[in-house]
Amino acid sequence: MPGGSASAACGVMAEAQEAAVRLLGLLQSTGADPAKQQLAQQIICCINRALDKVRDDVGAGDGSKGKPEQGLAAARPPTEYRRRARGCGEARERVVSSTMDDGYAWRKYGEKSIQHQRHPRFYFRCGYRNELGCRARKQVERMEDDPSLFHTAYFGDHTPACPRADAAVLTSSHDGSRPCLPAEAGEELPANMVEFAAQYWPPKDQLVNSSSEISFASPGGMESESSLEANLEELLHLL
DNA sequence: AATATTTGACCATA
DNA sequence: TATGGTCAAATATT
Repeated sequence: MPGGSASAACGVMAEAQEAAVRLLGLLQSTGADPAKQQLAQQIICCINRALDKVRDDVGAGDGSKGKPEQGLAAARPPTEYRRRARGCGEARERVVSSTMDDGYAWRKYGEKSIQHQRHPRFYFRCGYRNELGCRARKQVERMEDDPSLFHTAYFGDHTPACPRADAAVLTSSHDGSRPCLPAEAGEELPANMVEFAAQYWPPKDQLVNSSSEISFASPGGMESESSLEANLEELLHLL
């Protein structure tokens, strides 16, 4: 059955993707030739596309979930839904802030009114999901007691290559459409970025919270996602 | 024109 | 079945 080998391929490709992302991060942090950075980005992009294809095949492997189609006009094309499970992980970090803007380029993909809550919840994903395969998402809602404050829950990590939106003011991209990476890492990064960068560059930093924000780690365990990371690290040690 | 947001439908989970 | 997370067509914005 091709399904097994396909999912194995998924794992390998995910590894390749992480490695490529690391490479891009390194190239950027050392201020390497933009052409090289672009090349790394292209590699990431290709791996992502391949990953999507393979995941499609895995998902559609056995036509198990065939929805009972009916003659009604195409209310929706026969898209393969590979939506994530509801409990796809506790929020990695929760932040209360007076602004919804955390500097990253987010793209809103949904809004939902929540039971017993006056204000709707907004759903965002990283604006670089397609380009960099970044899986970071966040949910933002106004706080009940003080609607001028926003409660933001973060899911998944940004890629080291994910630029901050406000960095675009300093370094505009050549193709104009998108902001690009801040030239140096001198300025403060959001806490989640610091955490993530620490995974990639061994010297582990202490968590630094910005002044006006209250942040607290989620109570649940967060060790589940790190297995791939561990594999990669192990691999690097062997080389 | 391309690109981002709005919005109701769709779907998985409890 | 109710709830909430995501998709994607329609719409707005650039």
